[in-house]
Amino acid sequence: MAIPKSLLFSSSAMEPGKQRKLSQGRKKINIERIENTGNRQVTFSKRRQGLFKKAGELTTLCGGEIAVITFSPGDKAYSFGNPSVEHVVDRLLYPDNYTSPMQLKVGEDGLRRKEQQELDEFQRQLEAEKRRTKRSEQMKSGNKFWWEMPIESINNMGVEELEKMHGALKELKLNVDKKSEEKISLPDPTIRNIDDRASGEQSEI
Amino acid sequence: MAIPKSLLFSSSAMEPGKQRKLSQGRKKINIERIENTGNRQVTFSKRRQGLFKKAGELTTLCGGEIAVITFSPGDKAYSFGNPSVEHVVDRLLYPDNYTSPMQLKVGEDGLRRKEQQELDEFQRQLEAEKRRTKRSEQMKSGNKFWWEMPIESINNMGVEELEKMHGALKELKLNVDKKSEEKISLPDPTIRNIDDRASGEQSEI
DNA sequence: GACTATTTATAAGA
DNA sequence: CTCTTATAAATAGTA
Repeated sequence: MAIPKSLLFSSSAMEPGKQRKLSQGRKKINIERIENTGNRQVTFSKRRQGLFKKAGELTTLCGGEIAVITFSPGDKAYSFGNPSVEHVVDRLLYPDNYTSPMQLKVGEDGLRRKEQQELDEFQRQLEAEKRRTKRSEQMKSGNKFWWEMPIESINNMGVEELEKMHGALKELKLNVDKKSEEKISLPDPTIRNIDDRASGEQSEI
Repeated sequence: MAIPKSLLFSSSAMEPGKQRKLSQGRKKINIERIENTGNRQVTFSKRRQGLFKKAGELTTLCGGEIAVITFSPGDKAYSFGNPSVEHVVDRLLYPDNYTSPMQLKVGEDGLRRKEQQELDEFQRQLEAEKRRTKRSEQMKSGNKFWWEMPIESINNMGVEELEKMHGALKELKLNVDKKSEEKISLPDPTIRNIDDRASGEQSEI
């Protein structure tokens, strides 16, 4: 694999007097945590760039879609996506949206398809993840929006309030779908077309 | 960069009689779509493996977290994650869960922080994505669960039904959080700890 | 899956 | 960050 050192001295045939060997070149490193902080961050930057480049090459060469999401050692988010991170994550979360309707029928035995079960499993994990890391309760001071109200308070709402809530929900296009999962969209769900940029860096290291 | 060919004949010092140069070795390729289908799939496999390996090395060397999600030219999903795809996607979707509460205060001017706005933007895009690819309406035959009901029908529910819905919501721990976004969990949200496997291949090409 | 010549990525240093 | 250099690692084409 490595070229024997004895063969590499051809460079010594360069003009004499010039200092050669300005660096020792790349050294082999073991794949284990880099303890030096500066070095670790430099390596993260370089390798993240390389990784994103490879990800882009993969889709250019082969088609398909890809999303790479990473949090640096300094906890900053970086992402790369083709056609976009949103698209790929959406496809992972809601595969039915990207599956032929013909394939979606529930079997006569009432059992759901394997893919559906896998989706459920993924979402269960996301739920578990969220529950495990929840710090939601103690974080916010006052409720500013109706969707921040605890469920209990819905019970106390009058018909008029419920009407308003209904209207808001409708406006927000809330519609829990067949996948047992849905999100509540934002108050001003400005639709923005996903542009064709392939990568978005969200911050520095 | 390349070692001059003249230096590489050391291998010819091997046992004579053995045929050398069994292949011409790697050729340079342009980064453009590979038209040959078989070749394209082989390249996808090789490069996906390489990419996942690099992703793993990045976290091992530098710490941090990563998720790589890709759909092959044959539309099969592959993913790699450390500590897990779910964790990283969750963190992207709900950064507040991973942010120190101290940092979460809304400024006195009422403006939300940059990070919050970026989150909103990401979720808007996810929403747009979902709307754009919606095939939900025509896909399902009969509504089997209450959460599949159109919003309109909530208006027609009696108090008793609303009570039931409330209880169900509560049981499901539905609690729209301060990020203007939430999910409705599954009927049987079995909590499964995320194991320490770093990659999961979900299917073949 | 394996091989190997070659290209590409990158660790260290300036 | 950027640039260079020497070297390690990935991989295109092949059998």
